[in-house]
Amino acid sequence: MASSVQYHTKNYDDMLAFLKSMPGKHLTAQEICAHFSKRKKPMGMTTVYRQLDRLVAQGLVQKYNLENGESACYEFTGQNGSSSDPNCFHCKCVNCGKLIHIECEEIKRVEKHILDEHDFVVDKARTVFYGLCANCKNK
Amino acid sequence: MASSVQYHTKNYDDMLAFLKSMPGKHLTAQEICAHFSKRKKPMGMTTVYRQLDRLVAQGLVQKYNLENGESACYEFTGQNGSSSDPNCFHCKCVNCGKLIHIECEEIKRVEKHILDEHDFVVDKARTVFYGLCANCKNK
DNA sequence: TTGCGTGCAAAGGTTTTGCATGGCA
DNA sequence: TGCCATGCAAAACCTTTGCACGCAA
Repeated sequence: MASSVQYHTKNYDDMLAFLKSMPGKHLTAQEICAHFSKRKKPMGMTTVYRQLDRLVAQGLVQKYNLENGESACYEFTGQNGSSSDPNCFHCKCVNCGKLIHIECEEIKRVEKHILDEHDFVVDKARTVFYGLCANCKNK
Repeated sequence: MASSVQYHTKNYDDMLAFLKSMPGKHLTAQEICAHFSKRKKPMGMTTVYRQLDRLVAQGLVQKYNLENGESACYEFTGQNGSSSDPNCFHCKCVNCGKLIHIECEEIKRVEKHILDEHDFVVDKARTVFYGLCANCKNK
């Protein structure tokens, strides 16, 4: 399915380069579009979405669905998808929006537990813990 | 803020009773609206959303934001908010959309671990593990 | 030349808001 | 009687799709 040839375009390069230059940042389609609107030749919203879909399909970019009604966020995650950061989960502060990467044995064990006991394969790249960060919980 | 008096209405009672009668079920605003359209006097979409907002604010109902573009889901969780289901997390299959409740000690420990070691308070109600369910992972 | 990439406009869907009316207290 | 609740329509938003034109190979 979808075996059509993909052309190599300037938009593709620029999009990938931009996302790569913002490691750990979660960008909305709008923010990305705004960035490119400062270029000589802006990138249309439609193209932004289509490029992002492609990058997600290729495993180079991760899509996060945050609060409903808000727009989805995109982040460059690596050359080869999930294998680049095998034990990394994310925590997002619902108050300030801060995103924290966590990587430790405990998390690894939970993943194994959910698989063994609940028969469910967790996709770490898609999973985000929501809550309050150190700063915000003390308010 | 929002200190206005709340009236006690039939819609409020019916909505709460309906959600209570579906424990563990995740219902969209549309499904709820459809249910009440079979009543003598249907409940408008606007009212459904407003009642749900109220119930969420009161802590009786939990709102889940799943995939973007899909509608949010609502679930009755208890008289006193999160304390009724203290160790419950959710797993959503990204393939078939199935939502699984998991509740066990292991999860409880992770929550504590993230708090102790990473200084982050996890909001279980907002957090969803994405991955593949038993059926879909064997394809 | 072929067929994917692009952009505009329009459609699709969910959720919110404005406003006049109805119902609780 | 006062004020919140309701419902209809319309708006606001994010995202997708149709279609004609542009551009890579």
